[in-house]
Amino acid sequence: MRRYNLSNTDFAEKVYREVRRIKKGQIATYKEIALAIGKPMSFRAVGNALNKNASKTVPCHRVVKSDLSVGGFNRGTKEKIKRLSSEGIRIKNGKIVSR
DNA sequence: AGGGTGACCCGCT
DNA sequence: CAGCGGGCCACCC
Repeated sequence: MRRYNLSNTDFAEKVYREVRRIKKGQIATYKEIALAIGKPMSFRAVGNALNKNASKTVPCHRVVKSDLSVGGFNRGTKEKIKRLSSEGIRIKNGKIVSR
């Protein structure tokens, strides 16, 4: 399957804008982002935007699932966990222990 | 215009 | 408590 650039779309822009707001050591869920951009039911597409783009100007590693499990990551789940750990976020068995 | 994909979510079994 | 199924959305061919 091919990856496409969604970074040019208005939707993705909104998503990135919100994700950039997340401060170091903090996390947000896909659903929260969707809600923040005014589309509570677009959590699916939110994950898409992050996956397709994976910009480094956006801390996509701070975005996790609603149940606080790590979720996916383009560069590998391990990397995601590493980064989160580096920011002081504790992860237990693939799940976020504390915000 | 229709079908297929994906870093998801929720409820029911 | 874990697993399955159905339902959302945006985007590409």
